[in-house]
Amino acid sequence: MNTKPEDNFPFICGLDAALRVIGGKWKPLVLYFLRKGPMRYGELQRSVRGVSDKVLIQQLKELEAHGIVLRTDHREIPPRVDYTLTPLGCSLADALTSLCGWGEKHSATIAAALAGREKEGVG
Amino acid sequence: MNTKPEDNFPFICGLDAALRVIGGKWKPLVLYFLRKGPMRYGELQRSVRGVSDKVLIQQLKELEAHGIVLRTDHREIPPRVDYTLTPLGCSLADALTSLCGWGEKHSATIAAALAGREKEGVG
DNA sequence: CCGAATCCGTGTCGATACTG
DNA sequence: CAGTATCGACACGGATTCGG
Repeated sequence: MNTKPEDNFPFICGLDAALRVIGGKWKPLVLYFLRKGPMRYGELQRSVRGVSDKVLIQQLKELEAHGIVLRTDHREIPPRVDYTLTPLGCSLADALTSLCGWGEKHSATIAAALAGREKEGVG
Repeated sequence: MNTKPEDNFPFICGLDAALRVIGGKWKPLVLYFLRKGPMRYGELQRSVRGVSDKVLIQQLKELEAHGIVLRTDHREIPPRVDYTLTPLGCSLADALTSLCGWGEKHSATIAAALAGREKEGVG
């Protein structure tokens, strides 16, 4: 078994390592919304529009197992579960902000490209 | 209706928009390696270890259709194809650097978490 | 919040056109 | 036969939909 950090680096690069954590289809969005503060499960599902409850829970569990989010079950009726970013998850969400800014800045271009790239002179 | 940004924003947020472009499993890695300069297809496939030729070509085509990379077929024998980042792709690759840095910084923690999180005192 | 059926993205293998 | 870039059929795993 490998115990040394050098041996525990089966990644191509830092980006590859990060992708192992946010590799899920919706994980980056979860990080993004959780960045503003703790959220209940339902709140999260409504925010990340398009995700199914099954997958959201699944990816939430993975993020929890990877030490990115913290799940708090208040054991109440009706069920009340909060999800919060750990310090590690917070730093990860912070690393996503530049990507978020890029998406905002080029949203029109991206939308045009996704639509079929018929014309790019939208500005 | 001249395609105002508000109309061309079918995204939840900027991060959502960015994910439409780098949504593929290997696209971020492609951006990362292409960031250093033009690369031939074979070079790219050897760099992004783990990706199959079929999927790499597929995602390369999508990136090209989205205006992120530029495909240059030299029409030579043997086949010679170069892939380069467009200015847009270059800015996208730049937005990924913070994520890359995060992965490098926490690579040991990530590796431990992926291994099952048995212990985190690897340092 | 979990399970079964289904669809889509991805991985594996094989095939193609042409040169050395 | 070996190498380069690309595509096709098939199978697996992840993601969505529906049902409990």
